[in-house]
Amino acid sequence: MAANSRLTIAVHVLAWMALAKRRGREIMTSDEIAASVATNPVIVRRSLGDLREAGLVESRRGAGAGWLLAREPAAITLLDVHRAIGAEPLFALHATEPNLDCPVGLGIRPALTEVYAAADAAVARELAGRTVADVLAETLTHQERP
Amino acid sequence: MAANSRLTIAVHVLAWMALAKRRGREIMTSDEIAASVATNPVIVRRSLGDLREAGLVESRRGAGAGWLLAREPAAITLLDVHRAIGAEPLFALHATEPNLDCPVGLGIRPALTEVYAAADAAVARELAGRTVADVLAETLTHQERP
DNA sequence: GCTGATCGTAACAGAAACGGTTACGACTGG
DNA sequence: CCAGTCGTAACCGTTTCTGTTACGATCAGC
Repeated sequence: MAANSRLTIAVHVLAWMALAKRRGREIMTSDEIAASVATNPVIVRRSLGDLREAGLVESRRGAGAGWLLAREPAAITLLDVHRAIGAEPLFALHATEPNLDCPVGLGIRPALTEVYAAADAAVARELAGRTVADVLAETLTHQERP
Repeated sequence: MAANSRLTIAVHVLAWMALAKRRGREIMTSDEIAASVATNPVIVRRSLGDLREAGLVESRRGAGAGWLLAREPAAITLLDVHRAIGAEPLFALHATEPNLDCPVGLGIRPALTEVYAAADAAVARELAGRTVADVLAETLTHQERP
């Protein structure tokens, strides 16, 4: 499977908004944000739409519109972001139902469900320990051009 | 993104082989295994091929051929299986390179790489704590038909 | 009001991945 | 020799992902 980059995009967007806010630009348009991520503004708006539903950002419409953070960057964990963009399980069960006449086919799904839930929880704990502010700070320590 | 079911298939295959071995059937064909997983034998052979490269199973060719476990089920962790089938990172970085003229675009990839590595390691720790024998035992406790 | 900037969202497209299927040559115990 | 099985390539339909275009909805400021 190729993992998707939505968490990366969302965190990038939030980190950039956090830096801009610190520089006095509280409201940003999706075009401005897209310029940093180097993607299409619609991609950014889709991502921001998810973040807004989760209460992490707000949007303003009409003239002078744009997006702004709804919380301090230090109060947004990566787990908040992960959930906001619709976290999916790490591992999938069988694409088609296994043979229930076999004892393994019958019992393995509940057994694996437990294991996968534990793995999901481990990732959640890891993401819960970092905030957008942490990522921004770490980002600013890597400023050497390749 | 929808996660794939390869870990599920591989663990199912190994658990079934472990149970069959305990019942005296040490060598199994991909057809027999596929009947339990309820999928195509080629899917099973692809999975078993990965497991063989990792040294978890062996294959015999010719007449009376088939597959057998190369290690005791209690000596195969789910992390072994996860790595055998080609573990991929949980989260992807940007699909296209971000704007390196923006401080966030420049520094966020190394920052997120660290975070994602920590998340991968957390999953690895979780999977390392369970063996195929554990999963089989847990599977056999779930034998009520739905 | 009007206007222009921006959001919000649907529709679409190309690429890749996934599970599945068919086919067929390679191998080997009996 | 030969029947049974592995090993693997080729192909298919579906889904997902990223990206693009398009266009109506909204509204601050004039």
